[in-house]
Amino acid sequence: MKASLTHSWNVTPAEAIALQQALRGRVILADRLGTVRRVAGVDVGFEADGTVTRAAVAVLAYPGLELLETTIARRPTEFPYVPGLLSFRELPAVLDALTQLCEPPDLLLCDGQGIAHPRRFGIASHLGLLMDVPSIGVGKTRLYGTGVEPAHQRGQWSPLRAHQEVIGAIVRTRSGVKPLYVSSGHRVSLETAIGYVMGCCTRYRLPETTRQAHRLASG
DNA sequence: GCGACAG
DNA sequence: ATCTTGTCGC
Repeated sequence: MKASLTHSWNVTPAEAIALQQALRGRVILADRLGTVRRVAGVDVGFEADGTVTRAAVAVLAYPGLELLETTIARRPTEFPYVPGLLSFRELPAVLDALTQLCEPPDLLLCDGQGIAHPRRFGIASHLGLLMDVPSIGVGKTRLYGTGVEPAHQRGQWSPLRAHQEVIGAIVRTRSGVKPLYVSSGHRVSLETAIGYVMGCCTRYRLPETTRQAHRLASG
């Protein structure tokens, strides 16, 4: 039987860090996914001067990328933005939006990092673990780790490292445009993650999943 | 002690 | 994240 992973969101920053340390060992970095037919993009926006968090999910068909389903959820914002603790601010609303889906997705693409995080437990890892769904972190900027710029051609990438370990990849999703920071969230290897991110990127820097979710979260 | 710091 | 017009480059 699968152990329950639910926990309280009513925590202090110090307690949040302790929770990340307690859960990080459960993250699976090997490929444990089936056929991917439904890819979900997740994004968050804020309303009413930041007092309300709005989460949006856009499910696209894979590999065709047709829009299949969308959900939106609103919750009072209860946790501040603290680098390294983003999931405690955004996931409560995201979970509400995800549970509204008619059918669970086969893969999640999150705004923000997976294991490319100081405690290897970014928002994508946290969400993938809680939902028990394969997940990938897709950040627009770097949070943790070092790496060189990949060649300027679409599809080129370079490793993102921390303490001699490869924790992610700096990926050129579009020629001549600023690269993205991709990392395993849960149940997806880095190589597989890069493949799905590229598979979701057509003519823009960001994956279509993220673009659709962003349109809903802040439109 | 001084920077860095997802969204 | 969010506040916001024009502007440089392909």
